[in-house]
Amino acid sequence: MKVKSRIWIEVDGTPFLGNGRIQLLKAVNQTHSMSSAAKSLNMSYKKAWRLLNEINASAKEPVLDKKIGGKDGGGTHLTPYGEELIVRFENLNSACIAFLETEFKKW
Amino acid sequence: MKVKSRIWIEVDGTPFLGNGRIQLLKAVNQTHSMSSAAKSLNMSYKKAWRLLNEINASAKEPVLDKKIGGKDGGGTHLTPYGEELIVRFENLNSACIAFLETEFKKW
DNA sequence: AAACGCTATATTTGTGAAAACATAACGATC
DNA sequence: GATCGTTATGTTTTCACAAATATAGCGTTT
Repeated sequence: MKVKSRIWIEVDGTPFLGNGRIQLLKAVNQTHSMSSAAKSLNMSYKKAWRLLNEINASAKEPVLDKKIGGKDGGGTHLTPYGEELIVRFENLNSACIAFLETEFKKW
Repeated sequence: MKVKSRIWIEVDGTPFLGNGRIQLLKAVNQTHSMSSAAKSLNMSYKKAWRLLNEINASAKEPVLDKKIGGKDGGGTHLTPYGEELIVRFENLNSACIAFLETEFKKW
């Protein structure tokens, strides 16, 4: 018997960050490309593009630094704010899991 | 910007209790009938039946007291253990929400 | 100006879970 | 033994959402 949880953050009632989106941001951070990030997660480029767009639209500061065209066709980097979001989310999630496991022992 | 969460409990890796199942148990507790409970939640009887069966299969003690046939065709009641599960789950969930909201202020 | 790899987006196609439908079984009551 | 409302399941149909497909646009480099 185990307690499980999932957390996410909403902005104006629409999804902003959840586990899947965080994984995607991390992949972008490693590959410096939306398309490569999608591929590394076995996700369609279209889905990754949609998710990243939604994140960017909800964020108060830019999360992504995109370049279209150019030497290698372009590429995408995370802004410092974007990297910060990853850390914050993962910390909050870890804290939640730890809390729940402690509480669950009282069952 | 708001943090949201969902918790559930698994037994041997399969879902045991989540928010939907708790709502269903509460409805059974009020209506004393699986079919009435399903109807009150706008859920098909078949789905309610499946969920309740899964709960019963995973639980270590009986959760439901079913009667087939008889005067009014039968009916279903929660055992004291079943009622206890509702309270425990809702307490855990409330505690989780409170914890997350406190933590989220540190963002 | 051609090429390249990326972002950008519309359109079509697949798919798996949920809902709808149908029917059987049960047993106290009358 | 006929009836009734419930539990118990199999079968079929729908449908929302994901995936696949297609294509355009971009700008630096050569």
